[in-house]
Amino acid sequence: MGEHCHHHHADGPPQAADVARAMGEAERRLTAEGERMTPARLRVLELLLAAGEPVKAYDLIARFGENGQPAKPPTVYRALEFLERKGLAHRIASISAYVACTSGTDDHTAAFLICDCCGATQEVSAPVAGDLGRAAHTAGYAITRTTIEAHGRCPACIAG
Amino acid sequence: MGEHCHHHHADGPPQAADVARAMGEAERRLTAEGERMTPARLRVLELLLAAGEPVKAYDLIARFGENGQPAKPPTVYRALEFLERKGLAHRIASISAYVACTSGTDDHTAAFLICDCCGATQEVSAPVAGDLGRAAHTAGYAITRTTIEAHGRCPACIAG
DNA sequence: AGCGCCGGTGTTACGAGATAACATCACATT
DNA sequence: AATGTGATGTTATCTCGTAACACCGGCGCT
Repeated sequence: MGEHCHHHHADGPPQAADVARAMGEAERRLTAEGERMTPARLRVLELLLAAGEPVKAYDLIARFGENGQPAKPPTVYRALEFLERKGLAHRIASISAYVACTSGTDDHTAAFLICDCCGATQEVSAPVAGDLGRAAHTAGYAITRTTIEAHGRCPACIAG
Repeated sequence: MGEHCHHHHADGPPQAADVARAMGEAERRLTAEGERMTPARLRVLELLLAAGEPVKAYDLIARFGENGQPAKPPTVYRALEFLERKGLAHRIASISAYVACTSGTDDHTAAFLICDCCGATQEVSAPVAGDLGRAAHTAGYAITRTTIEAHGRCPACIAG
Protein backbone atom coordinates (compact mmCIF):
# COMPACT_ATOMS: atom_id res chain seq x y z
CA MET A 1 0.00 0.00 0.00
CA GLY A 2 1.06 3.59 -0.55
CA GLU A 3 2.06 6.35 1.77
CA HIS A 4 0.04 9.30 0.56
CA CYS A 5 -3.59 8.42 0.28
CA HIS A 6 -6.00 7.19 2.88
CA HIS A 7 -7.10 3.75 1.84
CA HIS A 8 -10.55 5.05 1.22
CA HIS A 9 -11.22 3.22 -1.98
CA ALA A 10 -14.65 3.92 -3.29
CA ASP A 11 -16.35 0.57 -3.73
CA GLY A 12 -16.70 -0.81 -0.21
CA PRO A 13 -17.43 -4.46 0.51
CA PRO A 14 -20.48 -5.79 -1.32
CA GLN A 15 -23.83 -6.19 0.42
CA ALA A 16 -24.54 -9.56 1.99
CA ALA A 17 -27.47 -9.99 -0.35
CA ASP A 18 -25.24 -9.59 -3.37
CA VAL A 19 -22.81 -12.15 -2.02
CA ALA A 20 -25.60 -14.62 -1.40
CA ARG A 21 -27.01 -14.11 -4.84
CA ALA A 22 -23.65 -14.60 -6.54
CA MET A 23 -23.03 -17.74 -4.52
CA GLY A 24 -26.39 -19.17 -5.39
CA GLU A 25 -25.86 -18.43 -9.02
CA ALA A 26 -22.43 -20.04 -9.02
CA GLU A 27 -23.72 -23.10 -7.21
CA ARG A 28 -26.56 -23.54 -9.67
CA ARG A 29 -24.36 -23.13 -12.68
CA LEU A 30 -21.66 -25.54 -11.53
CA THR A 31 -24.09 -28.12 -10.29
CA ALA A 32 -25.72 -28.03 -13.67
CA GLU A 33 -22.31 -28.70 -15.17
CA GLY A 34 -21.90 -31.76 -12.99
CA GLU A 35 -19.40 -30.16 -10.64
CA ARG A 36 -19.58 -30.47 -6.87
CA MET A 37 -19.91 -27.19 -5.06
CA THR A 38 -18.77 -28.41 -1.68
CA PRO A 39 -18.87 -26.48 1.62
CA ALA A 40 -15.16 -25.64 1.49
CA ARG A 41 -15.44 -24.31 -2.05
CA LEU A 42 -18.53 -22.32 -1.23
CA ARG A 43 -16.92 -20.92 1.89
CA VAL A 44 -13.83 -19.72 0.02
CA LEU A 45 -15.98 -18.21 -2.70
CA GLU A 46 -18.03 -16.48 -0.03
CA LEU A 47 -14.94 -15.00 1.56
CA LEU A 48 -13.67 -13.78 -1.79
CA LEU A 49 -16.99 -12.23 -2.75
CA ALA A 50 -17.45 -10.62 0.66
CA ALA A 51 -14.01 -9.06 0.51
CA GLY A 52 -14.61 -7.40 -2.84
CA GLU A 53 -10.90 -6.97 -3.32
CA PRO A 54 -7.86 -9.24 -3.56
CA VAL A 55 -7.28 -11.40 -0.51
CA LYS A 56 -4.15 -13.22 0.56
CA ALA A 57 -4.41 -16.98 0.80
CA TYR A 58 -3.45 -16.97 4.46
CA ASP A 59 -6.14 -14.41 5.21
CA LEU A 60 -8.65 -16.82 3.71
CA ILE A 61 -7.13 -19.57 5.82
CA ALA A 62 -7.46 -17.44 8.94
CA ARG A 63 -11.07 -16.42 8.24
CA PHE A 64 -12.22 -19.81 7.06
CA GLY A 65 -13.64 -21.34 10.23
CA GLU A 66 -16.74 -20.40 12.17
CA ASN A 67 -15.30 -19.20 15.46
CA GLY A 68 -11.99 -17.95 14.28
CA GLN A 69 -10.77 -21.48 13.69
CA PRO A 70 -8.39 -21.36 10.77
CA ALA A 71 -8.39 -23.92 7.98
CA LYS A 72 -5.41 -26.01 7.00
CA PRO A 73 -3.60 -24.53 3.98
CA PRO A 74 -4.41 -27.35 1.53
CA THR A 75 -8.13 -26.90 2.18
CA VAL A 76 -8.06 -23.35 0.95
CA TYR A 77 -5.51 -23.82 -1.81
CA ARG A 78 -7.52 -26.70 -3.26
CA ALA A 79 -10.68 -24.65 -3.22
CA LEU A 80 -8.86 -21.76 -4.90
CA GLU A 81 -7.52 -24.03 -7.60
CA PHE A 82 -11.02 -25.31 -8.26
CA LEU A 83 -12.58 -21.86 -8.34
CA GLU A 84 -9.89 -20.63 -10.66
CA ARG A 85 -10.33 -23.60 -12.96
CA LYS A 86 -14.05 -22.88 -13.12
CA GLY A 87 -13.60 -19.18 -13.79
CA LEU A 88 -15.01 -18.04 -10.46
CA ALA A 89 -11.78 -16.62 -9.10
CA HIS A 90 -8.43 -15.35 -10.28
CA ARG A 91 -4.98 -15.40 -8.83
CA ILE A 92 -3.15 -12.09 -9.06
CA ALA A 93 0.44 -13.19 -9.34
CA SER A 94 2.13 -9.85 -8.88
CA ILE A 95 0.75 -9.53 -5.35
CA SER A 96 0.17 -13.21 -4.53
CA ALA A 97 -3.50 -12.70 -3.87
CA TYR A 98 -6.85 -14.05 -5.01
CA VAL A 99 -10.02 -12.30 -6.08
CA ALA A 100 -13.51 -13.32 -7.12
CA CYS A 101 -14.15 -13.03 -10.82
CA THR A 102 -16.35 -10.08 -11.65
CA SER A 103 -16.58 -10.49 -15.38
CA GLY A 104 -19.69 -12.26 -16.49
CA THR A 105 -17.99 -13.66 -19.52
CA ASP A 106 -15.73 -16.59 -18.80
CA ASP A 107 -13.12 -15.53 -21.29
CA HIS A 108 -9.91 -16.79 -19.65
CA THR A 109 -8.14 -13.55 -20.46
CA ALA A 110 -8.85 -11.39 -17.49
CA ALA A 111 -6.70 -8.34 -16.87
CA PHE A 112 -6.47 -6.25 -13.73
CA LEU A 113 -5.95 -2.65 -12.76
CA ILE A 114 -4.50 -2.64 -9.26
CA CYS A 115 -4.18 0.43 -7.08
CA ASP A 116 -0.91 0.22 -5.14
CA CYS A 117 -2.22 2.82 -2.78
CA CYS A 118 -5.53 1.46 -1.50
CA GLY A 119 -5.46 -2.08 -2.85
CA ALA A 120 -8.60 -1.76 -4.91
CA THR A 121 -8.63 -3.73 -8.11
CA GLN A 122 -10.73 -3.62 -11.17
CA GLU A 123 -11.06 -6.50 -13.56
CA VAL A 124 -11.15 -5.43 -17.17
CA SER A 125 -11.99 -7.86 -19.91
CA ALA A 126 -9.60 -9.16 -22.50
CA PRO A 127 -7.92 -5.90 -23.39
CA VAL A 128 -4.89 -7.63 -24.75
CA ALA A 129 -6.10 -10.19 -27.21
CA GLY A 130 -5.06 -7.94 -30.03
CA ASP A 131 -1.54 -6.85 -29.21
CA LEU A 132 -0.24 -9.78 -27.21
CA GLY A 133 -1.99 -12.34 -29.36
CA ARG A 134 -0.36 -10.84 -32.41
CA ALA A 135 3.09 -10.94 -30.83
CA ALA A 136 2.59 -14.56 -29.83
CA HIS A 137 1.42 -15.53 -33.29
CA THR A 138 4.43 -13.87 -34.85
CA ALA A 139 6.73 -15.79 -32.54
CA GLY A 140 4.93 -19.06 -33.21
CA TYR A 141 3.73 -19.49 -29.64
CA ALA A 142 0.43 -21.16 -28.78
CA ILE A 143 -0.94 -19.33 -25.76
CA THR A 144 -3.02 -21.13 -23.16
CA ARG A 145 -3.17 -18.65 -20.30
CA THR A 146 -2.23 -15.06 -19.62
CA THR A 147 -1.31 -12.97 -16.61
CA ILE A 148 -2.00 -9.31 -17.21
CA GLU A 149 -1.75 -6.93 -14.29
CA ALA A 150 -1.31 -3.17 -14.36
CA HIS A 151 -0.24 -1.40 -11.17
CA GLY A 152 -0.80 2.24 -10.45
CA ARG A 153 -3.27 4.50 -8.74
CA CYS A 154 -7.02 4.47 -8.88
CA PRO A 155 -9.01 7.66 -9.50
CA ALA A 156 -9.87 8.05 -5.80
CA CYS A 157 -6.23 7.85 -4.75
CA ILE A 158 -5.14 10.21 -7.49
CA ALA A 159 -7.68 12.72 -6.22
CA GLY A 160 -7.07 12.09 -2.50
CA MET B 1 7.54 -27.91 -17.17
CA GLY B 2 5.39 -30.10 -19.37
CA GLU B 3 5.14 -33.81 -19.81
CA HIS B 4 5.23 -34.27 -23.56
CA CYS B 5 8.20 -32.52 -25.05
CA HIS B 6 11.86 -32.98 -24.40
CA HIS B 7 13.11 -29.74 -22.92
CA HIS B 8 15.18 -29.13 -25.99
CA HIS B 9 14.44 -25.47 -26.37
CA ALA B 10 16.26 -23.97 -29.28
CA ASP B 11 18.31 -21.07 -27.92
CA GLY B 12 20.87 -22.66 -25.66
CA PRO B 13 22.86 -20.72 -23.08
CA PRO B 14 24.64 -17.70 -24.51
CA GLN B 15 28.34 -17.74 -25.26
CA ALA B 16 30.67 -16.56 -22.52
CA ALA B 17 31.84 -13.75 -24.74
CA ASP B 18 28.31 -12.45 -25.12
CA VAL B 19 27.81 -12.54 -21.38
CA ALA B 20 31.04 -10.65 -20.78
CA ARG B 21 30.15 -8.05 -23.36
CA ALA B 22 26.70 -7.47 -21.92
CA MET B 23 28.13 -7.17 -18.43
CA GLY B 24 30.72 -4.65 -19.55
CA GLU B 25 28.13 -2.63 -21.33
CA ALA B 26 25.82 -2.61 -18.32
CA GLU B 27 28.65 -1.65 -16.01
CA ARG B 28 29.70 1.22 -18.23
CA ARG B 29 26.20 2.52 -18.63
CA LEU B 30 25.32 2.42 -14.95
CA THR B 31 28.62 3.85 -13.83
CA ALA B 32 28.04 6.72 -16.19
CA GLU B 33 24.68 7.24 -14.50
CA GLY B 34 26.34 7.46 -11.12
CA GLU B 35 25.22 4.02 -9.97
CA ARG B 36 27.49 1.55 -8.25
CA MET B 37 27.89 -1.73 -10.08
CA THR B 38 29.15 -3.74 -7.13
CA PRO B 39 30.51 -7.32 -7.23
CA ALA B 40 27.30 -8.81 -5.92
CA ARG B 41 25.23 -7.00 -8.52
CA LEU B 42 27.58 -7.96 -11.30
CA ARG B 43 27.61 -11.56 -10.16
CA VAL B 44 23.82 -11.85 -10.17
CA LEU B 45 23.66 -10.19 -13.57
CA GLU B 46 26.27 -12.63 -14.82
CA LEU B 47 24.27 -15.60 -13.58
CA LEU B 48 21.11 -14.30 -15.21
CA LEU B 49 22.82 -13.61 -18.51
CA ALA B 50 24.59 -16.97 -18.52
CA ALA B 51 21.35 -18.82 -17.88
CA GLY B 52 19.57 -17.26 -20.82
CA GLU B 53 16.24 -18.24 -19.35
CA PRO B 54 14.28 -17.50 -16.17
CA VAL B 55 16.06 -18.53 -13.00
CA LYS B 56 14.63 -19.05 -9.53
CA ALA B 57 15.98 -16.80 -6.81
CA TYR B 58 17.21 -19.72 -4.77
CA ASP B 59 19.06 -21.12 -7.76
CA LEU B 60 20.90 -17.82 -7.99
CA ILE B 61 21.58 -18.06 -4.28
CA ALA B 62 22.98 -21.55 -4.71
CA ARG B 63 25.18 -20.66 -7.67
CA PHE B 64 26.38 -17.36 -6.30
CA GLY B 65 29.63 -18.30 -4.59
CA GLU B 66 32.88 -19.42 -6.13
CA ASN B 67 33.20 -22.98 -4.86
CA GLY B 68 29.60 -23.87 -4.48
CA GLN B 69 29.27 -21.56 -1.49
CA PRO B 70 25.76 -20.19 -1.55
CA ALA B 71 24.93 -16.56 -0.85
CA LYS B 72 22.59 -15.40 1.85
CA PRO B 73 19.13 -14.64 0.47
CA PRO B 74 19.19 -10.86 1.08
CA THR B 75 22.38 -10.55 -0.95
CA VAL B 76 20.70 -11.90 -4.05
CA TYR B 77 17.30 -10.31 -3.49
CA ARG B 78 18.91 -6.90 -3.08
CA ALA B 79 20.87 -7.31 -6.26
CA LEU B 80 17.75 -8.42 -8.10
CA GLU B 81 15.82 -5.43 -6.85
CA PHE B 82 18.57 -3.13 -8.07
CA LEU B 83 18.86 -4.80 -11.47
CA GLU B 84 15.13 -4.65 -11.92
CA ARG B 85 15.02 -1.00 -10.94
CA LYS B 86 17.70 -0.27 -13.52
CA GLY B 87 16.00 -2.21 -16.28
CA LEU B 88 18.62 -4.96 -16.45
CA ALA B 89 16.41 -7.74 -15.21
CA HIS B 90 12.76 -8.64 -14.84
CA ARG B 91 10.80 -10.62 -12.35
CA ILE B 92 8.34 -13.04 -13.89
CA ALA B 93 5.63 -13.15 -11.27
CA SER B 94 3.61 -16.06 -12.61
CA ILE B 95 6.52 -18.44 -12.09
CA SER B 96 8.43 -16.57 -9.37
CA ALA B 97 11.60 -16.34 -11.44
CA TYR B 98 13.99 -13.72 -12.73
CA VAL B 99 15.47 -13.16 -16.15
CA ALA B 100 17.97 -10.77 -17.71
CA CYS B 101 16.40 -8.07 -19.81
CA THR B 102 16.91 -8.69 -23.51
CA SER B 103 15.19 -5.66 -24.90
CA GLY B 104 17.57 -2.87 -25.71
CA THR B 105 14.95 -0.26 -25.06
CA ASP B 106 14.31 0.40 -21.40
CA ASP B 107 10.60 0.83 -21.84
CA HIS B 108 9.24 -0.50 -18.53
CA THR B 109 6.55 -2.43 -20.32
CA ALA B 110 8.15 -5.75 -21.03
CA ALA B 111 5.93 -8.71 -21.84
CA PHE B 112 6.86 -12.38 -21.91
CA LEU B 113 5.99 -15.47 -23.85
CA ILE B 114 6.72 -18.44 -21.61
CA CYS B 115 6.80 -22.05 -22.75
CA ASP B 116 5.29 -24.23 -20.01
CA CYS B 117 6.90 -27.22 -21.62
CA CYS B 118 10.59 -26.37 -21.86
CA GLY B 119 10.77 -23.19 -19.82
CA ALA B 120 12.09 -21.01 -22.61
CA THR B 121 10.94 -17.44 -22.52
CA GLN B 122 10.93 -14.68 -25.03
CA GLU B 123 10.69 -11.04 -24.11
CA VAL B 124 8.52 -9.06 -26.46
CA SER B 125 8.38 -5.33 -26.32
CA ALA B 126 5.45 -3.28 -25.17
CA PRO B 127 2.70 -5.10 -26.98
CA VAL B 128 0.08 -3.79 -24.64
CA ALA B 129 0.41 -0.07 -24.61
CA GLY B 130 -2.60 0.21 -26.85
CA ASP B 131 -5.24 -2.06 -25.38
CA LEU B 132 -4.39 -2.04 -21.72
CA GLY B 133 -3.43 1.59 -21.69
CA ARG B 134 -6.80 2.46 -23.18
CA ALA B 135 -8.65 0.40 -20.59
CA ALA B 136 -6.70 2.07 -17.81
CA HIS B 137 -7.36 5.51 -19.18
CA THR B 138 -11.06 4.80 -19.42
CA ALA B 139 -11.11 3.69 -15.80
CA GLY B 140 -9.14 6.71 -14.68
CA TYR B 141 -6.14 4.72 -13.51
CA ALA B 142 -2.58 6.03 -13.71
CA ILE B 143 -0.38 3.05 -14.51
CA THR B 144 3.16 2.84 -13.21
CA ARG B 145 4.12 -0.76 -13.88
CA THR B 146 2.75 -3.75 -15.71
CA THR B 147 3.04 -7.51 -15.45
CA ILE B 148 2.27 -9.18 -18.75
CA GLU B 149 2.99 -12.87 -19.11
CA ALA B 150 1.57 -15.29 -21.65
CA HIS B 151 1.95 -19.01 -21.02
CA GLY B 152 1.80 -21.65 -23.70
CA ARG B 153 4.06 -23.63 -25.94
CA CYS B 154 6.98 -22.46 -27.99
CA PRO B 155 7.38 -23.45 -31.64
CA ALA B 156 9.94 -26.14 -30.82
CA CYS B 157 7.67 -27.80 -28.27
CA ILE B 158 4.69 -27.60 -30.59
CA ALA B 159 6.71 -29.36 -33.25
CA GLY B 160 8.44 -31.85 -30.93
C1' DA C 1 42.24 15.58 9.98
C1' DG C 2 37.96 14.51 12.23
C1' DC C 3 32.99 14.10 11.79
C1' DG C 4 28.53 12.69 10.15
C1' DC C 5 25.88 10.98 6.51
C1' DC C 6 24.31 7.51 3.41
C1' DG C 7 24.15 3.66 0.47
C1' DG C 8 25.70 -1.00 0.32
C1' DT C 9 26.75 -5.41 2.69
C1' DG C 10 26.85 -9.30 6.17
C1' DT C 11 24.16 -11.99 9.25
C1' DT C 12 20.50 -13.87 11.88
C1' DA C 13 16.20 -14.99 12.13
C1' DC C 14 11.64 -15.34 10.76
C1' DG C 15 7.29 -14.63 8.23
C1' DA C 16 4.56 -15.71 4.15
C1' DG C 17 3.27 -18.65 0.27
C1' DA C 18 2.53 -23.14 -1.43
C1' DT C 19 2.70 -28.14 -1.97
C1' DA C 20 4.01 -33.35 -1.23
C1' DA C 21 2.45 -37.38 0.61
C1' DC C 22 -0.64 -40.29 2.62
C1' DA C 23 -4.86 -41.72 5.09
C1' DT C 24 -9.77 -41.37 4.92
C1' DC C 25 -14.31 -40.53 3.36
C1' DA C 26 -18.59 -39.92 0.42
C1' DC C 27 -20.75 -41.34 -3.35
C1' DA C 28 -21.83 -43.50 -7.77
C1' DT C 29 -21.27 -47.52 -10.64
C1' DT C 30 -21.12 -52.38 -11.32
C1' DA D 1 -21.19 -55.81 -1.40
C1' DA D 2 -17.05 -54.54 -4.17
C1' DT D 3 -14.78 -51.10 -6.65
C1' DG D 4 -13.41 -46.72 -8.46
C1' DT D 5 -13.15 -41.76 -8.31
C1' DG D 6 -12.99 -37.29 -6.60
C1' DA D 7 -12.93 -34.55 -2.30
C1' DT D 8 -11.10 -33.92 2.48
C1' DG D 9 -8.28 -34.20 6.61
C1' DT D 10 -3.70 -34.12 8.39
C1' DT D 11 1.14 -33.78 8.91
C1' DA D 12 5.12 -32.12 7.46
C1' DT D 13 8.00 -29.71 4.57
C1' DC D 14 9.58 -26.86 0.96
C1' DT D 15 10.06 -22.53 -1.45
C1' DC D 16 9.96 -17.53 -1.55
C1' DG D 17 10.96 -13.29 0.42
C1' DT D 18 11.92 -9.82 4.08
C1' DA D 19 12.60 -7.49 8.84
C1' DA D 20 15.98 -5.95 11.74
C1' DC D 21 20.36 -4.65 13.13
C1' DA D 22 25.41 -4.21 12.98
C1' DC D 23 29.05 -2.77 10.16
C1' DC D 24 31.78 -0.55 6.65
C1' DG D 25 33.51 2.48 3.21
C1' DG D 26 33.33 6.55 0.51
C1' DC D 27 32.08 11.41 0.35
C1' DG D 28 31.18 16.08 1.78
C1' DC D 29 31.65 19.17 5.41
C1' DT D 30 33.89 22.43 8.81
